[in-house]
Amino acid sequence: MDSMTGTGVVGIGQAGGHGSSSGSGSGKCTTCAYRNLCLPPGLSGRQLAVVEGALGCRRRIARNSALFRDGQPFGNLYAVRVGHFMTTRADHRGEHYITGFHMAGELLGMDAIGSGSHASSAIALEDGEVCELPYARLQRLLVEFPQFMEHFHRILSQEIQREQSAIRFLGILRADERLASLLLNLSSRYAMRGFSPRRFRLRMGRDHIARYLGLTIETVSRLLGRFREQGLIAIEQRDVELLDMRRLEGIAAGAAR
Amino acid sequence: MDSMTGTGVVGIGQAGGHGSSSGSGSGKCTTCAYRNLCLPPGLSGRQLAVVEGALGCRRRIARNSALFRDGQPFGNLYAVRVGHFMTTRADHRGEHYITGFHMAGELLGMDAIGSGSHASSAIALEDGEVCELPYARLQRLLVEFPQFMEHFHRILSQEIQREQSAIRFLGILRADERLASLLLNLSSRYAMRGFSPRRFRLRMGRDHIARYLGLTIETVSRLLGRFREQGLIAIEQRDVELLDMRRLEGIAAGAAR
DNA sequence: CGGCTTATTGAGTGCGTTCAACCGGTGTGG
DNA sequence: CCACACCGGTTGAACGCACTCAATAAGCCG
Repeated sequence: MDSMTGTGVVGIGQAGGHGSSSGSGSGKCTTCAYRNLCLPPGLSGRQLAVVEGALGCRRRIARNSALFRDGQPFGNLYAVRVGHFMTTRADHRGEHYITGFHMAGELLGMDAIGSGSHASSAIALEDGEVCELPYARLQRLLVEFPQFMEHFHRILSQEIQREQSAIRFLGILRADERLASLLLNLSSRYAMRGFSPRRFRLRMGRDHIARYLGLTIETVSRLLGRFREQGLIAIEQRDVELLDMRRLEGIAAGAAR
Repeated sequence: MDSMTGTGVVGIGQAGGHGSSSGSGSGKCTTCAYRNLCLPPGLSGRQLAVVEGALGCRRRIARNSALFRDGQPFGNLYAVRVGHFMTTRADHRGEHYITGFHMAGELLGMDAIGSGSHASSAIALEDGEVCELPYARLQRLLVEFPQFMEHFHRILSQEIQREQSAIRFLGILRADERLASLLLNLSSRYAMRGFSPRRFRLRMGRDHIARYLGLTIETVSRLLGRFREQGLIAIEQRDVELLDMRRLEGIAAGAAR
């Protein structure tokens, strides 16, 4: 059920309007609402200080601009602090497809460690802020703190699982099942962050949703309309409310066969 | 172009019949044809000895039996030494879909590190042999040999990239494009291992191919027939020969639009 | 040989696409 | 101020790819 985008990691953020005001005010991990995602639990104060010193450089990203681009050399991982991002990949024709939507507390750039250059681009869906994690320094930290290393392996592994779920998703699910899954997935991820799982705003346009789900804009639009007719959701522009989560889950699981 | 299954890692094995006789005869990493895949290059003799001591336990797996199963607690990673494997995942209904085909020199089980239990099953497509890598011991080794740690991160990262490619694959490619991609992918992976990229045997049945590509058996069968009619391949049972790689690449890239 | 699994081939259906028109909101220039 | 264009989204009609259902063929093994 936690298929699609979204690490399974529990990142309990404080509630609040999920616009561009979450995340910690200071640049410190200590006070960051999402530190459970980046750091292993139970670090000592001294360890935390060392980690902060090595990793804590913030960076602002404007809406529609790129955090990194396909082909750029890999140097940093990034933890999303504020805002939403999407990752896109180009295939051999010019086409871009979307590999995931990412919200605060998630890590970006992990797919580039292996090859040394980014195979995907990360685009900000709204003005946002990330925490830059220089990979070379990170490596040194991992050697120093084995529990941190283990934590990092878990994050990488969960990313693998996440991608595998997305495969099932596009491989065997029907259009309505895909869309229902996406809505429920976003819902559960907002819930993990302390936001309402029932009402939220879609940060991406219909075209992005379509390119993520492997569908066309028209199909997405028609399905949203049908879900509304059926009383499953209320939707106005990009603001959506899940009215009947049970039935949505049924659809995602293939109830209508 | 190296979409789909297959780490981008170059694993240069010696040529030879690719039945169940490759891999090293002894249980030593030193003499293993695929050690470039599991181990970083340039380990000293002493380091190699330590690694071998910690990791070198072999295990035989009979055709159609499981190396590990969905739900089992995670304890080991496995490097394929001999034979072919497939990994399958169950979704919420009973359905199993296939997440990848794996050949000698590839690592299995990485998706389980995060959660502590396997989310997928690994099934032998023929009698095979794996090298068992106890994860706890591996962790200790990584702390001891930072270059090994870095290598391990690269492998995990490449697995993420591999899965992302598979997404594009199922998300936006047509049936013939998917099948052509699979054939070419297998081809290039055999080439990396020193086998013929033109002639090889499909280790999996049509149903497995279909479940991997997100298609039906009938469609796979029809497409193979069409490829043969068009002079792209020769196929008899599971023995396939790629007669026109150029055109196959064109199809995989969406030439026929 | 018969029984079984695996693969091929055919006919008809349906889901999602393609092509196209339309709508509402927003910005821009005359 | 309105006219116009533009962008994002909705809706309609027709097509086509891949699925479903069904029958047949080909290997494999007892």
